[in-house]
Amino acid sequence: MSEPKPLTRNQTLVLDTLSAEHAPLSAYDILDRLREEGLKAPLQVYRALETLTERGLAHRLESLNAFVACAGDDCHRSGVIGFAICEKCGSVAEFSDFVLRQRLEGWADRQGFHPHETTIEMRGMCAACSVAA
Amino acid sequence: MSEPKPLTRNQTLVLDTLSAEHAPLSAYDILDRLREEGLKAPLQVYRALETLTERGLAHRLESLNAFVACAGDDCHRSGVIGFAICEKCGSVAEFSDFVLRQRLEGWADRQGFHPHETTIEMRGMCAACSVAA
DNA sequence: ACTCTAATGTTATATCATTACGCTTGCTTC
DNA sequence: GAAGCAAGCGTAATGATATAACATTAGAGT
Repeated sequence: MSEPKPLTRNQTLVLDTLSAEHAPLSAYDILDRLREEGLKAPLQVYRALETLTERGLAHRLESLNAFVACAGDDCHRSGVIGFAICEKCGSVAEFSDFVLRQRLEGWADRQGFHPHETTIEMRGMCAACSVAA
Repeated sequence: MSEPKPLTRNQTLVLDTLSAEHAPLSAYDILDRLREEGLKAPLQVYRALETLTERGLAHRLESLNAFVACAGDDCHRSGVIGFAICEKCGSVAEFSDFVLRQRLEGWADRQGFHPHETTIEMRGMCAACSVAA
């Protein structure tokens, strides 16, 4: 274990943008917010996102084609993460459940399937929005 | 309960195309295969896919932005379906697990979250490809 | 200094999905 | 049967998401 590598300028800009938002952002949303910082092309954002997601500092929401900052400090440790995405307010809750993970791995083992990346996303209505409705 | 509504021509074409393939197809892949049948625009495919997925005859793989025909006859009955997608050969296995479902619903209940649509996708290497490697 | 790796900047392009609009078809309700 | 309605269809245009290709730069290690 050595020092964690510091983030580069673009990576920091992108992560800060995600952290400041309470909802998922698409790569293009992020780009728009960072034009005044000098970013010009989608690729600059996608590249930063790639690094951030690899390091567990951000997550990609497959069903939204969008990204969020990691909610906990230790996402890189927990193997499988689930997301509950509110379709009304856009809030995203992150969860990690051992039984869930075990169950998926159990199935995979029995099938001889070797999972590399797992996506669990529930879309629906969060508690606050359910009350409001 | 009345007779199940018959599929329209476009819906049938799209479903047949998906069924004939052993891997996920994007909407544009499908369109390409159906040009000689007279389909010309993406929307014709997307509209058919919308109906097919609503009726549980096809599934959308969020992490691939692609579609597959439903593997079982009863997908519309099982609430939550998981997919294991081989990144090497493209094969897709469908599974449905009661404990998994229970676990997700349990979490949702405790949070007051009302799930509407749930996505579970594992990407990795299938048994056959693992052996070959 | 040399080399290796990661990240960068830029342009162009590929891929995925929807909006808008008007027409046709098959009900069903009077 | 005419009026109204909902679902589906056809077409063109556009919007949104993502990557390819290529040249360059910055830093770490030797």
